[in-house]
Amino acid sequence: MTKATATIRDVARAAGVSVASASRAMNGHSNVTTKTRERVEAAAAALDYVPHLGARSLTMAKTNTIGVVLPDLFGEFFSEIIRGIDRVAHAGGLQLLLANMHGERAETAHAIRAMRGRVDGLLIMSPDVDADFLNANLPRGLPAVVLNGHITGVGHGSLSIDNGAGARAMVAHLVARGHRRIAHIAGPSGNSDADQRLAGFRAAMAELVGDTAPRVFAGDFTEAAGEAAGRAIAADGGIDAVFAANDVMAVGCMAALADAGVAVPGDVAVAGFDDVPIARYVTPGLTTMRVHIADLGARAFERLAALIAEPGVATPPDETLAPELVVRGSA
Amino acid sequence: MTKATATIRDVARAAGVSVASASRAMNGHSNVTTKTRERVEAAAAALDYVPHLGARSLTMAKTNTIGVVLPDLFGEFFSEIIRGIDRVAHAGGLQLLLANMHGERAETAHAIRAMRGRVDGLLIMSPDVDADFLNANLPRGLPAVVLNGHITGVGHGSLSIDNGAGARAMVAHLVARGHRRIAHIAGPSGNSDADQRLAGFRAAMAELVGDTAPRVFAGDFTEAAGEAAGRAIAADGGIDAVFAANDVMAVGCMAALADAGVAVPGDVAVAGFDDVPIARYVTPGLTTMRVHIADLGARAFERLAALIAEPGVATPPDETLAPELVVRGSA
DNA sequence: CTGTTAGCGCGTTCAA
DNA sequence: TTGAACGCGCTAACAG
Repeated sequence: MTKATATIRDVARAAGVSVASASRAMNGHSNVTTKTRERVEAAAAALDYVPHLGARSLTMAKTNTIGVVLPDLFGEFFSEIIRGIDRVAHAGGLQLLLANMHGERAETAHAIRAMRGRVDGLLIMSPDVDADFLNANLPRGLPAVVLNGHITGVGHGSLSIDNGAGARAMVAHLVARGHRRIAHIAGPSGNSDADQRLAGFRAAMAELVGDTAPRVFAGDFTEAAGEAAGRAIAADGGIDAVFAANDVMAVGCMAALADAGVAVPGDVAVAGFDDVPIARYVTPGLTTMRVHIADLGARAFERLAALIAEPGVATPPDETLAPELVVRGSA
Repeated sequence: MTKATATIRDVARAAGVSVASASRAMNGHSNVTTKTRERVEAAAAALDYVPHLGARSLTMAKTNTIGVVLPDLFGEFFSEIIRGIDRVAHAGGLQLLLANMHGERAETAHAIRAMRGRVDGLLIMSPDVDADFLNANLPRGLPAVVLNGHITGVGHGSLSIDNGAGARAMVAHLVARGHRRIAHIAGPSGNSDADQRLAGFRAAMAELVGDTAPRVFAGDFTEAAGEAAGRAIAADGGIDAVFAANDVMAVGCMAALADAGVAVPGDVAVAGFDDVPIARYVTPGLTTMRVHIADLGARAFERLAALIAEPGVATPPDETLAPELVVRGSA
């Protein structure tokens, strides 16, 4: 029979002091005799004592954990944003409780509620989340920061990528290179990044090229979608540049173009969005809009930490991160 | 002043029943009058009650959460393994508490101890972890499954990729294609996957080619490392095939080769390991050993769940997942 | 079927 | 400086 982990009471008993003294000694309070502290520490070491953080959280009404609710992201975007959040959280000694969503609205609501009592705040990225949804499902008083969404109210904040400006900058770049017959490969409808990039593309095409009905291929942010669009573009022949809503689709598109014997950027220029690490290693290097994904996560965490530290503060204005044009060989 | 979230006592009071009845009603116990249940549910809805899971965990001595300790992984390997774990955990209604390590041994120990009282079991992937380390730092009685490590003892299990067989299969493939002057780009020393792939490569080269001192480039699993090796290989001129310890380095290497005007696979064949999603979209498609990363995570979770459900069971033998050769255009 | 009591493991008043 | 008592929010055992 394996002996269960010792509790603070076992430590106190072994040290011959009260649990209160044991607690004080182990938490480094000053009002403890050196002798008492030593006895407690010796007892703790002997018993291999490990504090029960769940219990501690209950008494202190603080969990030192933040909940992260993300959609079912694929590939490097997911790992990069987690890395960014973790980098800052780790420095502050906070843990991350993760919830991956698979798109169901009710499921997201459930996940948010299920975090009550386990986290000090929430970082949420989900197309389902708007102000009403949050008010209906967020446990009262729990701070939350929404990524790529707009939210107001005390204890809430939001942060997003300036997708419109990014799309416009990319179209301007393609136009400057002499392209006019520019198509777009869209991301999944309903995803706010995807929708904003598409809208930005259309607006820029209308303004800079005078094309009010540019060609748009449906996509879902996966390589396969990019590949399908690439095949269609190769067959079409009338398009001289493609702007994909993310890098992953741009890469899939380039692969299909290469298969079809279409030269990039000679016959068709290809551009993406995000600047995932792989973008610079494909051949030719992918021209894209750089989003500092990890920084987005880190910055969101910082906003949340501020909300937790200073509850009841009024919502600061939305923060927007501007993406940056990175020109490589593909466009 | 924002009103804090209601507790079960508030619900009980509003419904005019005891907390015990409220608890029973909300948890769907059978011994409750329909009328009582309705009153409780109405009160809960009116007060917007959300249960405090931290408190519930304390009483039930069950957290419905598992801790995931991972090294500082980059790119798709990280997201894939989390996806695999989450897929199964989510189905079982479990949450994931994440800890990213940055390589310090003491830090890993701290992270493991910090999970006490917050999780029902641990999934650990770290080069620092061996049997002694785990015995010294794992809270007594906490089940744990180690990925890519070997562990024994009651309540522990391990799971790993058969890197040796994978490396051998790849060398055999390259040899069958007529290559003899084969180099390896190694992963970070100390990483068990990297070390095993390197050892497997050396053993296979000795056996199949009779080369007991094949060329090995140091690397760290990043694109940059692959790129550096690729430049060296282009300059060298005496190598006709490269086997990189992971796909990311293989892609970096291909980019450098292309820059230097070296044809792939004409002048130098390139192969990787992992089969990350991007592998099939680079040009030419990357020949690699497919590791079902998400399945590895999912399977590890299942092992852990079994350990949690049936504590005190003897350690089953290590499980090993065999990678599979995927031939594309690069080798 | 329901209410009362006890306790999960811990930090923290409040006296002594 | 120390210890006893209380409470965090919840569920389980035990009477009624």
